[in-house]
Amino acid sequence: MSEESQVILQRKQKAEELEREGIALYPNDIGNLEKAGAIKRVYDGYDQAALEKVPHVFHLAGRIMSLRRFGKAAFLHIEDSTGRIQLHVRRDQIGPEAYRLFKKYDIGDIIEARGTLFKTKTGELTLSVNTMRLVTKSMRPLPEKYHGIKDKELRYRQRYMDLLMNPGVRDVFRTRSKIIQMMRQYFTSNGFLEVETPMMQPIVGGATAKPFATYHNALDMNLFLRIAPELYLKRLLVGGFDRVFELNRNFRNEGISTQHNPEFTMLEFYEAYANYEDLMVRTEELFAQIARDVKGGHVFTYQGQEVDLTPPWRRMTLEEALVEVGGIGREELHGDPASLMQRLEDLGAPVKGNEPVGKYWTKLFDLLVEPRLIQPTFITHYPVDVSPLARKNMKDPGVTDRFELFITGREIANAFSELNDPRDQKRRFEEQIAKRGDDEEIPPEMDRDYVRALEVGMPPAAGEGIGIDRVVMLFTDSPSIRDVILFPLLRARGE
RNA sequence: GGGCCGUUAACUCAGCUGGUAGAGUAUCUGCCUUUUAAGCAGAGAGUCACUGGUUCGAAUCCAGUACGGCCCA
Repeated sequence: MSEESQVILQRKQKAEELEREGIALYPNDIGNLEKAGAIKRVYDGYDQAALEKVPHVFHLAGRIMSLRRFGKAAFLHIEDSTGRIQLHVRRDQIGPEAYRLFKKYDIGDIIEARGTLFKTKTGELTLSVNTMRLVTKSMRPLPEKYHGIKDKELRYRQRYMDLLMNPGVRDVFRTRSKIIQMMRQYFTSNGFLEVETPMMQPIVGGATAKPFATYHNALDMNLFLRIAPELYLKRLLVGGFDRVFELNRNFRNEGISTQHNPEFTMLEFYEAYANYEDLMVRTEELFAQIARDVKGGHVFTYQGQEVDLTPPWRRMTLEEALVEVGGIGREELHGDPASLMQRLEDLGAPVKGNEPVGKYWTKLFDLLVEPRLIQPTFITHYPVDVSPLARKNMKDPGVTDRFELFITGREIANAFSELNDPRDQKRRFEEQIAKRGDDEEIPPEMDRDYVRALEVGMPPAAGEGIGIDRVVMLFTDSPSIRDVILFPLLRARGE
């Protein structure tokens, strides 16, 4: 008849019993605490005799993660943000009244304890408790202590449980934070200015993807959540900032997979008077540094595969990759597009006839080459018709000065020397608009102000976007993007 | 959007060809002052995801729906 389980009801009753006795269930006057991790670091090496000479009374707080009661005594482990430590509670030491209250404590409660250190028979550093107090009463039981919480849906929907129960999950997010910090450090120390540009944009631009639409009441204005910050960042180059970067969320209204979350984190950086080859060097430097700090070296494994990030990395043109890795003949690539269309059809990825040949190349690349690029590889010389914001190559105007970076069979970064000729840019926008697919709900629109900015004059520059979630996956050996995003998007669940 | 798989106690999972629900952990009671997946004895705990169908009888078979996972687009 109740929606709540017996266990939860029992816990709420216990809490009320404690409250009736005048015990605060949620006090907040704890004071300075020592941390389990630090205590263990210092005293783990001490033997019993040495610990007896330490007169200090330690003050700790943490969540009860395990509890073994023995009538008039008990062992429990509490966990704080730095680790677990064992507590020994004895009735003859804390007194019968305190012990009676202690019997109402449950696994999951947060408690405060003071006491001295000793070593158990098995050699575990343990706090012998003098006094203890309830700090936060837990009304819900923790999941099974040995298996933790395995159900992926529960793990993502109740991430707090996942973080609490599953070893390693907190480390993934600590590593994520560290990687982001290192990236900020790398760019700021190289003279890049961190900026914030609009996430709500009146015109969709900077990438090809479906946007989320929203609306501003007071201005009676349609807005889109950005799919990329690119066009705003390049306006800043026009404005005189030579080196800028932005590290923040993008939003794409598309499918969800182990590689895609509708909101994801992207680093974009732009550097005036540099070209895409300079950015390859930066990218190698940055990743090698992260690998050293996070992995202890350039060589490590991702999902069982060995990855070696020692610079310099392999470079291939898109054409070379299609020929050498994809096994497509050079003549076929440059011959009748019908043959490439047929190949795509055979691969189960049919294309519409109105698409440019460059699109066939990149689609074939995605299917035949990308999954095989395990070691870091820069693919360069992308066709102009799939690179609307990139500068044309001076020698071969059919391709752009652009690269994409692949590691473990996945696209990690995309970069190019920026197109800064306003006439060329305007033409490319016009072509994009003319060639738009009829199925697109939000038709591309000319960003006239961006063209105007280029007319003012943008210095020659190069820019790059790095998918942070995928970088974190790589360095934390995570198979799914949901493992590196704290609260991945899931369907709403009726309760 | 398509294919395959999953959903059983708070958690981790059994439950075969249809016969009316099980274990471990957690919880409760008793014993227990060096345990650590503590131990021993006992107890309680379920809308078998949901809706419909087949059947004398459905956790089990069928269909649909919801949510999730993996793969593909």
